[in-house]
Amino acid sequence: MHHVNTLFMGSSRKARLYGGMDAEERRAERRLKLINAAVEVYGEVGYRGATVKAICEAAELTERYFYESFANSEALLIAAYNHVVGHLHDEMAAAANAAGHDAEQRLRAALTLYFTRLKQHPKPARVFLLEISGISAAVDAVKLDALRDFSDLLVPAIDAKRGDRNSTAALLSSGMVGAVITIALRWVSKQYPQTIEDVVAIAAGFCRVALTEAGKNRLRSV
Amino acid sequence: MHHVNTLFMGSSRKARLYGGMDAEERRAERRLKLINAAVEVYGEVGYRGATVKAICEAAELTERYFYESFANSEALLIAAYNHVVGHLHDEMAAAANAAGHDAEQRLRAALTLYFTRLKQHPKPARVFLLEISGISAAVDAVKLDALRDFSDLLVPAIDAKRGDRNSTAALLSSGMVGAVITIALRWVSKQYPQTIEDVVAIAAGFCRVALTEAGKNRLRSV
DNA sequence: ACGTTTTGACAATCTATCTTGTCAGATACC
DNA sequence: GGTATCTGACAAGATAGATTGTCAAAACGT
Repeated sequence: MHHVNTLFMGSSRKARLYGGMDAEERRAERRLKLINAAVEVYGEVGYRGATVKAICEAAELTERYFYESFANSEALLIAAYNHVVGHLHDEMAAAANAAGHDAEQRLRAALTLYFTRLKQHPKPARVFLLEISGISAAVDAVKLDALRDFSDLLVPAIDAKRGDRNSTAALLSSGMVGAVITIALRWVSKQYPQTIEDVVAIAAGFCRVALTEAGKNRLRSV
Repeated sequence: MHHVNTLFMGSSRKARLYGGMDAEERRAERRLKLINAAVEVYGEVGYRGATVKAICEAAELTERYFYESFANSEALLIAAYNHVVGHLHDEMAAAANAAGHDAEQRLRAALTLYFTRLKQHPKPARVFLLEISGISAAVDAVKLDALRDFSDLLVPAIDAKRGDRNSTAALLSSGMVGAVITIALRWVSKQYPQTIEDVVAIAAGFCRVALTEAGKNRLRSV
C-alpha cells in the first residue's frame, strides 16, 4: 500500500519530519485538506461536477496525493459524508443530552441544533442532504447507516422494536427521517425562508408520529 | 429540427407509410419504445449505469433513433419519469375520486393505490423513487413539480395556503411527501416485507400531520 | 419492376476524465 | 555542504461513452 521508508529504522523511530510533522501526520493532514476541499467543491458544482483535478486544486495539492488517500472519487465522497455526519450526530446527541430526559424536549433540542447547523453551513448541508443520493449501492449503504443512527437519536424507542420480524418500526423510522430531511432540503434550497423555530415545529410534528407510534407499540408488547 | 420531407406535398397529404404508420406515428412509436426500454434498463443497472447503446438495444433500435427523439440521456430520463408519474398520478386521482368526499378516505384510497402499484411494478417504482434524484438541477425541477402535484392530490387543503408569504405549508407538504416516499423506498428496497395495509397505515399517519395542520391553519385564517 | 425512402448495423470521431509516470527543485537531516 | 527524501507541476496513456457519419439492404409506392 504505502512505501515503507523506515525499513532499517527501529519501529519507535519517527520518519523524517517535514514542517514539524512526520510522514503519518502529513498524510493525515493532506487527507483532511482533501475532505474539506471536497465539501467546498461539492457545494459549488455538486459531486457529479467535481473532478479530481478541481478538488486537488482547492486543497492546494496535486493528484498524486488524492490517490495516496483515496482509491477513487467515491471513496472521497464517503469520507466527506462521514466527516460531516459524524460532527452533526455528535452535536445533536450532546444537545439532546443537555435537554434532559423528556423525549419531547430531547427531540426538539436535537432538531433545533440540526436546522441551526444546516443554516450556518450550507455547503456541508448540501453534501449531507443532496450529494449523497443515488451514486452507487455502496454509497447508499453508508447513507442508510447514517440515517438509522439519526433515527435512533431522535426517537430511541424505535430502536427497541428493531428485533421484531417484519417490523413496522423500520418504516416509521424511515418516514420520520424522510420527512425531516425533505423539509430540510426544501428549506435549504429555498434559502431559509422560515424561522428555525417554525421549521423545528413542523419537523417535530412528523417526528411525533413516530414517537407516539413507537410508544404505543411498546405498551402493547409489555 | 426534423427533416421536412413533405415540402412539396399538400399539408393534408400523409407521408409514406411503413408498417401501416406514417412518419409521425413511427416516430412516436420509437419514442415510446425507448421510454419503456429505459425504464427496464434503469431498473436493472440504474440511470447512471445505463448507456445510450444499452437502452437502444433493449428498445431494438439503433442510436440514431435515440437522437431523433431525445437530445441526450437526461432528456430521456425526464421523459421516462414523466411517463411513469403521469400514469400513477392519474390512477391515484381516480382512486381518490372513487372514494368519495371525505379527506381521510380519499387519502387512504390514493395511498393504497400508490403502494399497490409500487409492488406490482418494481422497475418503474425504482425510476420514480430512486433514479430521479441527484442528476442535475433540471431533473430536480421536474421532480419537484411532480411531488407538488402528489402533495396536492393527497392533501388538497395544503394547496389553499400556497399564496401566503414564507408559508409553512410548503414545508408541511415537503415533509409529508418525503415521509411517504422514504417509506416507499425502504419498503421496495427490502422487497415488500410488510403488508400493503400496514404500509398504508403508517404512511397515512404521517399524512395526517399535514392534514390536521393544514386544517388548523385554514380555521385560523377564516 | 423501378426508384425513393427508410432502416439497421457499425465505424469513426470526439471529448472528458481518471490514473500513472517522470523529473526538476525544495526540504530536512547529518 | 552533501545526500536522501519529499513535493509540485505536468505529461502521457488508458478508458469509456456520447455523438455523428457511412452504406448497403429492406420496405414501400407507383
